[in-house]
Amino acid sequence: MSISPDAPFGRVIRKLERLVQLGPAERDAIQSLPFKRTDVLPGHYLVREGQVPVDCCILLNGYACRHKTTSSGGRQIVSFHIPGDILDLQHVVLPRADHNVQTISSATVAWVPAAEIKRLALANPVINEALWRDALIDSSIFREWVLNVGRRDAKARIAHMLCEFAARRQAAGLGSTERFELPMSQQQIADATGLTTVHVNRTLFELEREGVISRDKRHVEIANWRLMCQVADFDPAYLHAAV
Amino acid sequence: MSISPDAPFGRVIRKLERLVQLGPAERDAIQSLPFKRTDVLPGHYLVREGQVPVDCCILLNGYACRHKTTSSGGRQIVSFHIPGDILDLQHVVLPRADHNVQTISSATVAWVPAAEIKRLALANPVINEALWRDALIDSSIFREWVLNVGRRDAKARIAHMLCEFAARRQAAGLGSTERFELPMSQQQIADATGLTTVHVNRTLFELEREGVISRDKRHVEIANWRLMCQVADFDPAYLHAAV
DNA sequence: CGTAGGTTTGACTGATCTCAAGTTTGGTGG
DNA sequence: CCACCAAACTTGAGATCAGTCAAACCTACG
Repeated sequence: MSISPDAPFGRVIRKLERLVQLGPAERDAIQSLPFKRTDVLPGHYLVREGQVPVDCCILLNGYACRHKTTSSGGRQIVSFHIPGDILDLQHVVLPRADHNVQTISSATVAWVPAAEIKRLALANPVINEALWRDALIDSSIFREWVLNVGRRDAKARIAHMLCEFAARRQAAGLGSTERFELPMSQQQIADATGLTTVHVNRTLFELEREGVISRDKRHVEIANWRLMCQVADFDPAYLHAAV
Repeated sequence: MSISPDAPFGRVIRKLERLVQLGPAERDAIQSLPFKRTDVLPGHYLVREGQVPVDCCILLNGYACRHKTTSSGGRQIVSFHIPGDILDLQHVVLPRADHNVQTISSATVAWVPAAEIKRLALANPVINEALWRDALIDSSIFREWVLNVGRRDAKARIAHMLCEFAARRQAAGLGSTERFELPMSQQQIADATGLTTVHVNRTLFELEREGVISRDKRHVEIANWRLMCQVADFDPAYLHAAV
Protein backbone atom coordinates (compact mmCIF):
# COMPACT_ATOMS: atom_id res chain seq x y z
CA MET A 1 0.00 0.00 0.00
CA SER A 2 0.93 3.61 -0.27
CA ILE A 3 3.04 5.41 2.27
CA SER A 4 1.33 7.64 4.76
CA PRO A 5 2.39 11.26 4.27
CA ASP A 6 2.98 11.33 7.99
CA ALA A 7 5.70 8.70 7.80
CA PRO A 8 8.94 10.62 8.28
CA PHE A 9 10.26 9.97 4.78
CA GLY A 10 6.87 10.00 3.05
CA ARG A 11 7.66 13.10 1.03
CA VAL A 12 11.11 11.87 0.06
CA ILE A 13 9.66 8.61 -1.16
CA ARG A 14 7.02 10.39 -3.18
CA LYS A 15 9.69 12.56 -4.69
CA LEU A 16 11.84 9.57 -5.67
CA GLU A 17 8.75 7.88 -7.08
CA ARG A 18 8.47 10.68 -9.58
CA LEU A 19 11.98 9.74 -10.75
CA VAL A 20 11.94 5.91 -10.81
CA GLN A 21 9.49 3.17 -10.00
CA LEU A 22 10.07 2.09 -6.39
CA GLY A 23 8.99 -1.37 -5.23
CA PRO A 24 8.04 -2.31 -1.65
CA ALA A 25 11.65 -3.35 -0.98
CA GLU A 26 12.92 0.14 -1.85
CA ARG A 27 10.22 1.91 0.14
CA ASP A 28 10.93 -0.27 3.16
CA ALA A 29 14.65 0.30 2.86
CA ILE A 30 14.17 4.05 2.85
CA GLN A 31 11.63 4.00 5.67
CA SER A 32 14.00 2.06 7.86
CA LEU A 33 16.96 4.40 7.44
CA PRO A 34 18.17 5.55 10.85
CA PHE A 35 17.71 9.26 11.45
CA LYS A 36 17.55 12.04 14.00
CA ARG A 37 14.65 14.48 13.64
CA THR A 38 15.21 18.14 14.51
CA ASP A 39 13.11 21.29 14.51
CA VAL A 40 14.96 24.48 13.66
CA LEU A 41 14.22 28.19 13.41
CA PRO A 42 14.30 30.36 10.29
CA GLY A 43 17.86 31.32 9.36
CA HIS A 44 19.37 28.24 11.00
CA TYR A 45 22.52 26.93 9.32
CA LEU A 46 22.22 23.22 8.52
CA VAL A 47 25.61 23.05 6.79
CA ARG A 48 28.42 25.58 6.68
CA GLU A 49 30.97 25.91 3.90
CA GLY A 50 34.18 24.14 4.84
CA GLN A 51 32.53 21.68 7.23
CA VAL A 52 32.92 17.91 6.86
CA PRO A 53 29.39 16.66 7.57
CA VAL A 54 28.90 13.06 8.66
CA ASP A 55 25.12 13.16 8.35
CA CYS A 56 22.99 14.00 5.36
CA CYS A 57 20.15 16.37 5.90
CA ILE A 58 16.67 15.78 4.48
CA LEU A 59 14.09 18.55 4.59
CA LEU A 60 10.87 17.13 6.03
CA ASN A 61 9.04 20.41 6.46
CA GLY A 62 9.68 24.05 5.73
CA TYR A 63 11.96 25.82 3.25
CA ALA A 64 15.72 26.16 2.88
CA CYS A 65 18.36 27.49 0.51
CA ARG A 66 21.98 26.95 -0.39
CA HIS A 67 24.26 29.94 -0.69
CA LYS A 68 27.82 31.03 -1.26
CA THR A 69 29.58 34.33 -0.72
CA THR A 70 32.30 36.33 -2.42
CA SER A 71 35.23 37.54 -0.37
CA SER A 72 33.84 41.06 -0.62
CA GLY A 73 30.68 39.96 1.14
CA GLY A 74 28.32 39.46 -1.80
CA ARG A 75 25.90 36.68 -1.10
CA GLN A 76 24.43 34.44 -3.79
CA ILE A 77 21.68 31.95 -3.15
CA VAL A 78 22.19 29.07 -5.59
CA SER A 79 19.03 27.06 -4.92
CA PHE A 80 15.82 26.95 -2.93
CA HIS A 81 14.53 23.77 -1.34
CA ILE A 82 11.10 22.45 -0.47
CA PRO A 83 9.91 19.63 1.79
CA GLY A 84 11.13 16.25 0.56
CA ASP A 85 14.41 17.58 -0.84
CA ILE A 86 17.64 15.85 0.11
CA LEU A 87 19.81 18.79 1.08
CA ASP A 88 23.29 17.39 0.94
CA LEU A 89 23.43 14.19 -0.98
CA GLN A 90 26.81 15.39 -2.15
CA HIS A 91 28.40 14.82 1.22
CA VAL A 92 27.95 11.10 0.70
CA VAL A 93 30.96 11.20 -1.61
CA LEU A 94 32.50 14.68 -1.28
CA PRO A 95 33.77 15.26 2.25
CA ARG A 96 33.98 19.03 2.45
CA ALA A 97 30.99 21.34 2.01
CA ASP A 98 31.57 23.98 -0.67
CA HIS A 99 28.51 26.03 0.26
CA ASN A 100 26.13 26.84 3.10
CA VAL A 101 22.71 25.36 3.63
CA GLN A 102 20.34 27.53 5.64
CA THR A 103 16.65 27.41 6.47
CA ILE A 104 14.47 30.28 5.30
CA SER A 105 11.46 29.35 7.41
CA SER A 106 11.14 27.29 10.54
CA ALA A 107 11.69 23.72 9.46
CA THR A 108 11.90 20.08 10.40
CA VAL A 109 14.83 18.09 9.14
CA ALA A 110 16.02 14.51 9.39
CA TRP A 111 19.73 13.76 9.76
CA VAL A 112 20.73 10.44 8.21
CA PRO A 113 24.29 9.08 8.47
CA ALA A 114 25.97 9.58 5.08
CA ALA A 115 27.43 6.08 5.33
CA GLU A 116 23.93 4.61 5.54
CA ILE A 117 22.84 6.37 2.37
CA LYS A 118 25.98 5.23 0.61
CA ARG A 119 25.39 1.65 1.72
CA LEU A 120 21.78 1.78 0.56
CA ALA A 121 22.73 3.24 -2.82
CA LEU A 122 25.34 0.54 -3.41
CA ALA A 123 23.01 -2.23 -2.26
CA ASN A 124 19.97 -1.21 -4.27
CA PRO A 125 20.26 -0.36 -7.99
CA VAL A 126 16.82 1.25 -8.15
CA ILE A 127 17.65 3.63 -5.35
CA ASN A 128 21.04 4.19 -6.92
CA GLU A 129 19.33 5.34 -10.09
CA ALA A 130 16.82 7.47 -8.21
CA LEU A 131 19.59 9.30 -6.38
CA TRP A 132 21.53 9.74 -9.63
CA ARG A 133 18.49 11.33 -11.24
CA ASP A 134 17.92 13.55 -8.26
CA ALA A 135 21.52 14.77 -8.30
CA LEU A 136 21.54 15.31 -12.05
CA ILE A 137 18.27 17.25 -12.00
CA ASP A 138 19.86 19.43 -9.33
CA SER A 139 22.70 20.01 -11.73
CA SER A 140 20.31 20.92 -14.51
CA ILE A 141 18.64 23.44 -12.23
CA PHE A 142 22.00 25.05 -11.48
CA ARG A 143 22.68 25.38 -15.20
CA GLU A 144 19.34 27.10 -15.65
CA TRP A 145 20.26 29.46 -12.83
CA VAL A 146 23.53 30.35 -14.54
CA LEU A 147 21.47 31.26 -17.62
CA ASN A 148 18.97 33.11 -15.46
CA VAL A 149 21.43 35.37 -13.68
CA GLY A 150 23.73 35.60 -16.68
CA ARG A 151 21.37 36.46 -19.50
CA ARG A 152 17.90 37.51 -18.35
CA ASP A 153 16.92 41.04 -17.33
CA ALA A 154 15.57 41.74 -13.87
CA LYS A 155 11.92 41.23 -14.75
CA ALA A 156 12.36 37.85 -16.46
CA ARG A 157 14.89 36.79 -13.84
CA ILE A 158 12.56 37.31 -10.91
CA ALA A 159 9.59 35.90 -12.79
CA HIS A 160 11.62 32.82 -13.68
CA MET A 161 12.59 32.27 -10.08
CA LEU A 162 8.92 32.50 -9.07
CA CYS A 163 7.86 30.09 -11.82
CA GLU A 164 10.42 27.52 -10.78
CA PHE A 165 9.42 27.76 -7.16
CA ALA A 166 5.72 27.47 -7.99
CA ALA A 167 6.24 24.58 -10.42
CA ARG A 168 8.38 22.56 -8.04
CA ARG A 169 6.00 23.15 -5.18
CA GLN A 170 3.10 22.00 -7.27
CA ALA A 171 4.97 18.95 -8.55
CA ALA A 172 5.65 18.00 -4.95
CA GLY A 173 1.95 18.22 -4.18
CA LEU A 174 2.36 21.27 -1.96
CA GLY A 175 -0.26 23.47 -3.62
CA SER A 176 -1.13 25.11 -6.90
CA THR A 177 0.78 27.60 -9.04
CA GLU A 178 -2.19 29.93 -9.00
CA ARG A 179 -1.78 31.21 -5.49
CA PHE A 180 0.87 30.45 -2.92
CA GLU A 181 2.84 31.97 -0.11
CA LEU A 182 6.45 32.93 -0.66
CA PRO A 183 8.63 31.85 2.24
CA MET A 184 11.52 34.08 1.16
CA SER A 185 12.02 37.80 1.78
CA GLN A 186 12.77 40.28 -1.00
CA GLN A 187 16.33 40.31 0.27
CA GLN A 188 16.52 36.56 -0.38
CA ILE A 189 14.93 36.95 -3.83
CA ALA A 190 17.61 39.55 -4.52
CA ASP A 191 20.36 37.18 -3.37
CA ALA A 192 18.98 34.44 -5.59
CA THR A 193 18.73 36.60 -8.69
CA GLY A 194 21.93 38.60 -8.33
CA LEU A 195 20.01 41.86 -7.91
CA THR A 196 19.57 44.32 -5.03
CA THR A 197 16.61 44.42 -2.68
CA VAL A 198 15.64 47.83 -3.97
CA HIS A 199 15.52 46.66 -7.55
CA VAL A 200 13.63 43.48 -6.66
CA ASN A 201 11.04 45.61 -4.94
CA ARG A 202 10.59 47.90 -7.92
CA THR A 203 10.51 44.98 -10.35
CA LEU A 204 7.84 43.12 -8.34
CA PHE A 205 5.74 46.28 -8.58
CA GLU A 206 6.28 46.39 -12.30
CA LEU A 207 5.20 42.75 -12.66
CA GLU A 208 2.13 43.63 -10.64
CA ARG A 209 1.41 46.82 -12.61
CA GLU A 210 1.57 44.78 -15.83
CA GLY A 211 -0.93 42.29 -14.43
CA VAL A 212 1.45 39.33 -14.51
CA ILE A 213 1.22 38.68 -10.78
CA SER A 214 -0.72 40.09 -7.89
CA ARG A 215 0.47 40.22 -4.32
CA ASP A 216 -0.86 40.53 -0.84
CA LYS A 217 1.78 40.40 1.85
CA ARG A 218 3.83 37.38 0.88
CA HIS A 219 1.04 35.72 -1.04
CA VAL A 220 1.51 35.64 -4.79
CA GLU A 221 -1.23 35.06 -7.31
CA ILE A 222 -0.50 34.08 -10.88
CA ALA A 223 -3.82 34.31 -12.65
CA ASN A 224 -2.43 33.72 -16.13
CA TRP A 225 0.25 31.03 -15.91
CA ARG A 226 0.80 31.06 -19.67
CA LEU A 227 1.53 34.79 -19.61
CA MET A 228 3.76 34.43 -16.58
CA CYS A 229 5.81 31.69 -18.29
CA GLN A 230 6.20 33.92 -21.32
CA VAL A 231 7.40 36.90 -19.28
CA ALA A 232 9.71 34.57 -17.31
CA ASP A 233 10.99 32.72 -20.38
CA PHE A 234 10.15 29.64 -18.31
CA ASP A 235 10.13 26.19 -19.89
CA PRO A 236 9.97 23.42 -17.26
CA ALA A 237 11.87 20.91 -19.44
CA TYR A 238 15.01 21.52 -17.39
CA LEU A 239 13.26 20.15 -14.30
CA HIS A 240 12.99 16.76 -16.06
CA ALA A 241 10.78 14.16 -14.44
CA ALA A 242 10.68 16.26 -11.29
CA VAL A 243 7.68 18.15 -12.69
CA MET B 1 51.30 -1.12 -14.99
CA SER B 2 50.18 2.39 -15.74
CA ILE B 3 47.99 3.26 -18.69
CA SER B 4 49.61 4.71 -21.75
CA PRO B 5 48.36 8.24 -22.34
CA ASP B 6 47.80 7.16 -25.93
CA ALA B 7 45.25 4.53 -24.92
CA PRO B 8 41.90 6.00 -25.94
CA PHE B 9 40.58 6.44 -22.41
CA GLY B 10 43.95 7.21 -20.80
CA ARG B 11 42.95 10.75 -19.87
CA VAL B 12 39.58 9.68 -18.51
CA ILE B 13 41.21 7.07 -16.34
CA ARG B 14 43.74 9.55 -15.01
CA LYS B 15 40.92 11.93 -14.24
CA LEU B 16 38.93 9.29 -12.34
CA GLU B 17 42.11 8.30 -10.51
CA ARG B 18 42.18 11.76 -9.02
CA LEU B 19 38.74 11.04 -7.58
CA VAL B 20 39.00 7.44 -6.31
CA GLN B 21 41.60 4.73 -6.26
CA LEU B 22 41.12 2.52 -9.32
CA GLY B 23 42.41 -1.04 -9.37
CA PRO B 24 43.43 -3.02 -12.44
CA ALA B 25 39.90 -4.42 -12.72
CA GLU B 26 38.43 -0.92 -12.99
CA ARG B 27 41.05 0.28 -15.46
CA ASP B 28 40.48 -2.77 -17.64
CA ALA B 29 36.73 -2.36 -17.49
CA ILE B 30 37.02 1.22 -18.66
CA GLN B 31 39.56 0.44 -21.36
CA SER B 32 37.34 -2.25 -22.78
CA LEU B 33 34.24 -0.06 -23.09
CA PRO B 34 33.00 -0.14 -26.67
CA PHE B 35 33.25 3.22 -28.43
CA LYS B 36 33.28 5.07 -31.74
CA ARG B 37 36.01 7.65 -32.18
CA THR B 38 35.25 10.81 -34.16
CA ASP B 39 37.18 13.91 -35.17
CA VAL B 40 35.13 17.08 -35.35
CA LEU B 41 35.66 20.72 -36.30
CA PRO B 42 35.43 23.75 -34.01
CA GLY B 43 31.82 24.76 -33.40
CA HIS B 44 30.53 21.24 -33.95
CA TYR B 45 27.42 20.36 -31.93
CA LEU B 46 27.91 17.11 -30.01
CA VAL B 47 24.53 17.31 -28.28
CA ARG B 48 21.59 19.58 -28.95
CA GLU B 49 19.00 20.63 -26.40
CA GLY B 50 15.90 18.46 -26.70
CA GLN B 51 17.72 15.48 -28.19
CA VAL B 52 17.53 12.00 -26.66
CA PRO B 53 21.14 10.80 -26.97
CA VAL B 54 21.82 7.07 -26.87
CA ASP B 55 25.60 7.47 -26.65
CA CYS B 56 27.65 9.34 -24.09
CA CYS B 57 30.35 11.57 -25.36
CA ILE B 58 33.85 11.66 -23.87
CA LEU B 59 36.26 14.40 -24.88
CA LEU B 60 39.59 12.79 -25.82
CA ASN B 61 41.23 15.87 -27.28
CA GLY B 62 40.37 19.52 -27.75
CA TYR B 63 37.97 21.82 -25.93
CA ALA B 64 34.20 22.05 -25.66
CA CYS B 65 31.46 23.91 -23.80
CA ARG B 66 27.87 23.48 -22.74
CA HIS B 67 25.43 26.27 -23.39
CA LYS B 68 21.79 27.28 -23.17
CA THR B 69 19.85 30.14 -24.70
CA THR B 70 17.00 32.41 -23.71
CA SER B 71 14.04 32.73 -26.04
CA SER B 72 15.22 36.23 -26.91
CA GLY B 73 18.47 34.82 -28.25
CA GLY B 74 20.80 35.42 -25.32
CA ARG B 75 23.41 32.71 -25.10
CA GLN B 76 24.96 31.51 -21.86
CA ILE B 77 27.87 29.11 -21.70
CA VAL B 78 27.49 27.12 -18.48
CA SER B 79 30.78 25.18 -18.51
CA PHE B 80 34.00 24.64 -20.39
CA HIS B 81 35.49 21.20 -20.91
CA ILE B 82 38.98 19.88 -21.35
CA PRO B 83 40.36 16.55 -22.60
CA GLY B 84 39.33 13.66 -20.36
CA ASP B 85 35.96 15.19 -19.43
CA ILE B 86 32.85 13.06 -19.74
CA LEU B 87 30.52 15.42 -21.56
CA ASP B 88 27.13 13.94 -20.95
CA LEU B 89 27.14 11.50 -18.14
CA GLN B 90 23.71 12.82 -17.36
CA HIS B 91 22.16 11.12 -20.38
CA VAL B 92 22.83 7.79 -18.72
CA VAL B 93 19.80 8.44 -16.52
CA LEU B 94 18.07 11.56 -17.92
CA PRO B 95 16.79 10.92 -21.44
CA ARG B 96 16.35 14.41 -22.84
CA ALA B 97 19.20 16.90 -23.18
CA ASP B 98 18.47 20.21 -21.44
CA HIS B 99 21.42 22.04 -22.99
CA ASN B 100 23.76 22.04 -25.98
CA VAL B 101 27.29 20.65 -26.04
CA GLN B 102 29.52 22.21 -28.66
CA THR B 103 33.23 22.04 -29.44
CA ILE B 104 35.20 25.27 -29.26
CA SER B 105 38.30 23.89 -30.99
CA SER B 106 38.77 20.96 -33.32
CA ALA B 107 38.42 17.89 -31.16
CA THR B 108 38.43 14.13 -30.90
CA VAL B 109 35.59 12.47 -29.04
CA ALA B 110 34.62 8.93 -28.13
CA TRP B 111 30.97 7.89 -28.22
CA VAL B 112 30.16 5.18 -25.69
CA PRO B 113 26.67 3.62 -25.48
CA ALA B 114 24.94 5.07 -22.42
CA ALA B 115 23.67 1.60 -21.52
CA GLU B 116 27.26 0.33 -21.27
CA ILE B 117 28.21 3.07 -18.85
CA LYS B 118 25.12 2.36 -16.78
CA ARG B 119 25.93 -1.35 -16.73
CA LEU B 120 29.52 -0.66 -15.70
CA ALA B 121 28.45 1.75 -12.94
CA LEU B 122 25.99 -0.76 -11.51
CA ALA B 123 28.50 -3.62 -11.74
CA ASN B 124 31.46 -1.83 -10.17
CA PRO B 125 31.08 0.13 -6.91
CA VAL B 126 34.42 1.90 -7.31
CA ILE B 127 33.49 3.22 -10.72
CA ASN B 128 30.05 4.05 -9.36
CA GLU B 129 31.66 6.25 -6.74
CA ALA B 130 34.06 7.82 -9.21
CA LEU B 131 31.21 8.82 -11.50
CA TRP B 132 29.24 10.15 -8.53
CA ARG B 133 32.15 12.34 -7.55
CA ASP B 134 32.63 13.54 -11.07
CA ALA B 135 28.96 14.48 -11.40
CA LEU B 136 28.88 16.19 -8.00
CA ILE B 137 32.02 18.19 -8.70
CA ASP B 138 30.35 19.33 -11.90
CA SER B 139 27.45 20.47 -9.78
CA SER B 140 29.77 22.35 -7.44
CA ILE B 141 31.30 24.13 -10.42
CA PHE B 142 27.85 25.21 -11.62
CA ARG B 143 27.14 26.65 -8.18
CA GLU B 144 30.36 28.63 -8.33
CA TRP B 145 29.35 29.90 -11.76
CA VAL B 146 26.01 31.10 -10.39
CA LEU B 147 27.98 33.05 -7.78
CA ASN B 148 30.39 34.28 -10.43
CA VAL B 149 27.80 35.72 -12.81
CA GLY B 150 25.48 36.75 -10.01
CA ARG B 151 27.78 38.59 -7.63
CA ARG B 152 31.18 39.42 -9.11
CA ASP B 153 31.97 42.48 -11.22
CA ALA B 154 33.31 42.13 -14.74
CA LYS B 155 36.98 42.12 -13.76
CA ALA B 156 36.71 39.45 -11.08
CA ARG B 157 34.27 37.47 -13.17
CA ILE B 158 36.58 37.16 -16.15
CA ALA B 159 39.62 36.60 -13.95
CA HIS B 160 37.77 33.84 -12.10
CA MET B 161 36.87 32.11 -15.33
CA LEU B 162 40.51 32.24 -16.40
CA CYS B 163 41.68 30.89 -13.04
CA GLU B 164 39.29 27.98 -13.18
CA PHE B 165 40.31 27.12 -16.70
CA ALA B 166 44.01 27.31 -15.85
CA ALA B 167 43.63 25.33 -12.63
CA ARG B 168 41.63 22.53 -14.21
CA ARG B 169 43.99 22.32 -17.16
CA GLN B 170 46.94 22.06 -14.83
CA ALA B 171 45.24 19.46 -12.62
CA ALA B 172 44.64 17.38 -15.74
CA GLY B 173 48.34 17.56 -16.59
CA LEU B 174 47.78 19.72 -19.65
CA GLY B 175 50.24 22.48 -18.81
CA SER B 176 50.98 25.13 -16.23
CA THR B 177 48.92 28.04 -14.97
CA GLU B 178 51.75 30.42 -15.79
CA ARG B 179 51.29 30.48 -19.52
CA PHE B 180 48.69 28.79 -21.67
CA GLU B 181 46.66 29.22 -24.81
CA LEU B 182 43.01 30.11 -24.53
CA PRO B 183 40.93 28.03 -26.91
CA MET B 184 37.91 30.32 -26.58
CA SER B 185 37.21 33.62 -28.33
CA GLN B 186 36.31 36.81 -26.47
CA GLN B 187 32.76 36.23 -27.66
CA GLN B 188 32.78 32.89 -25.85
CA ILE B 189 34.30 34.43 -22.72
CA ALA B 190 31.47 36.96 -22.86
CA ASP B 191 28.87 34.21 -23.18
CA ALA B 192 30.39 32.39 -20.21
CA THR B 193 30.50 35.44 -17.95
CA GLY B 194 27.20 37.04 -18.92
CA LEU B 195 28.93 40.10 -20.38
CA THR B 196 29.27 41.53 -23.90
CA THR B 197 32.25 41.04 -26.20
CA VAL B 198 33.02 44.74 -26.07
CA HIS B 199 33.16 44.76 -22.31
CA VAL B 200 35.22 41.58 -22.16
CA ASN B 201 37.71 43.18 -24.49
CA ARG B 202 38.01 46.32 -22.40
CA THR B 203 38.23 44.35 -19.17
CA LEU B 204 40.99 42.09 -20.50
CA PHE B 205 42.92 45.26 -21.30
CA GLU B 206 42.33 46.54 -17.83
CA LEU B 207 43.60 43.29 -16.31
CA GLU B 208 46.64 43.65 -18.54
CA ARG B 209 47.17 47.32 -17.70
CA GLU B 210 47.09 46.43 -14.02
CA GLY B 211 49.74 43.77 -14.56
CA VAL B 212 47.53 40.86 -13.50
CA ILE B 213 47.83 39.07 -16.83
CA SER B 214 49.71 39.57 -20.05
CA ARG B 215 48.55 38.50 -23.46
CA ASP B 216 49.88 37.75 -26.89
CA LYS B 217 47.28 36.60 -29.38
CA ARG B 218 45.39 33.98 -27.44
CA HIS B 219 48.25 33.16 -25.12
CA VAL B 220 47.76 34.26 -21.54
CA GLU B 221 50.50 34.67 -19.00
CA ILE B 222 49.80 34.84 -15.30
CA ALA B 223 53.09 35.80 -13.72
CA ASN B 224 51.72 36.28 -10.22
CA TRP B 225 49.20 33.51 -9.55
CA ARG B 226 48.61 34.72 -5.99
CA LEU B 227 47.66 38.18 -7.21
CA MET B 228 45.49 36.74 -9.95
CA CYS B 229 43.58 34.58 -7.46
CA GLN B 230 43.04 37.62 -5.29
CA VAL B 231 41.69 39.73 -8.15
CA ALA B 232 39.53 36.78 -9.25
CA ASP B 233 38.34 35.92 -5.74
CA PHE B 234 39.38 32.40 -6.73
CA ASP B 235 39.57 29.63 -4.13
CA PRO B 236 39.91 26.19 -5.74
CA ALA B 237 38.14 24.40 -2.87
CA TYR B 238 34.98 24.14 -4.96
CA LEU B 239 36.85 21.96 -7.47
CA HIS B 240 37.29 19.31 -4.72
CA ALA B 241 39.67 16.48 -5.48
CA ALA B 242 39.67 17.46 -9.11
CA VAL B 243 42.53 19.88 -8.42
C1' DC C 1 45.48 38.37 -51.63
C1' DG C 2 40.62 38.10 -50.42
C1' DT C 3 37.51 37.10 -47.12
C1' DA C 4 35.30 35.95 -42.71
C1' DG C 5 35.70 35.86 -38.13
C1' DG C 6 37.82 37.86 -34.33
C1' DT C 7 39.50 42.01 -31.98
C1' DT C 8 39.79 46.89 -30.86
C1' DT C 9 38.10 51.59 -30.29
C1' DG C 10 34.84 55.62 -29.55
C1' DA C 11 30.64 57.94 -28.28
C1' DC C 12 26.46 57.52 -26.21
C1' DT C 13 22.67 55.10 -23.55
C1' DG C 14 20.44 52.78 -20.03
C1' DA C 15 19.53 49.15 -16.55
C1' DT C 16 20.71 48.49 -12.19
C1' DC C 17 23.10 50.09 -7.97
C1' DT C 18 23.87 53.20 -4.02
C1' DC C 19 22.57 55.91 -0.43
C1' DA C 20 19.27 57.56 2.45
C1' DA C 21 14.85 58.19 4.39
C1' DG C 22 10.35 56.73 5.34
C1' DT C 23 6.51 53.27 6.06
C1' DT C 24 4.46 48.91 7.09
C1' DT C 25 4.37 44.43 9.27
C1' DG C 26 4.62 40.91 12.64
C1' DG C 27 5.98 39.48 16.87
C1' DT C 28 6.67 40.35 22.04
C1' DG C 29 5.92 41.85 26.56
C1' DG C 30 3.25 44.68 29.63
C1' DC D 1 -5.57 44.65 23.87
C1' DC D 2 -2.15 47.90 23.25
C1' DA D 3 2.70 49.78 22.86
C1' DC D 4 6.89 48.93 21.16
C1' DC D 5 10.58 47.15 18.42
C1' DA D 6 13.16 45.01 14.78
C1' DA D 7 12.84 43.42 10.41
C1' DA D 8 10.94 43.85 6.08
C1' DC D 9 9.26 46.69 2.62
C1' DT D 10 8.84 51.10 -0.11
C1' DT D 11 10.21 55.29 -2.32
C1' DG D 12 13.23 59.03 -4.38
C1' DA D 13 17.36 61.03 -6.44
C1' DG D 14 21.66 60.61 -8.33
C1' DA D 15 25.73 57.68 -9.77
C1' DT D 16 27.92 53.98 -12.38
C1' DC D 17 28.98 49.78 -14.55
C1' DA D 18 28.08 47.57 -18.44
C1' DG D 19 25.39 47.63 -22.85
C1' DT D 20 24.51 49.36 -27.64
C1' DC D 21 25.71 50.79 -32.02
C1' DA D 22 28.90 51.52 -35.41
C1' DA D 23 33.22 51.44 -37.57
C1' DA D 24 37.97 50.08 -38.25
C1' DC D 25 41.52 46.96 -37.89
C1' DC D 26 43.79 42.46 -37.52
C1' DT D 27 44.98 37.79 -38.83
C1' DA D 28 44.37 33.11 -40.10
C1' DC D 29 43.50 30.50 -43.77
C1' DG D 30 41.82 28.99 -48.27
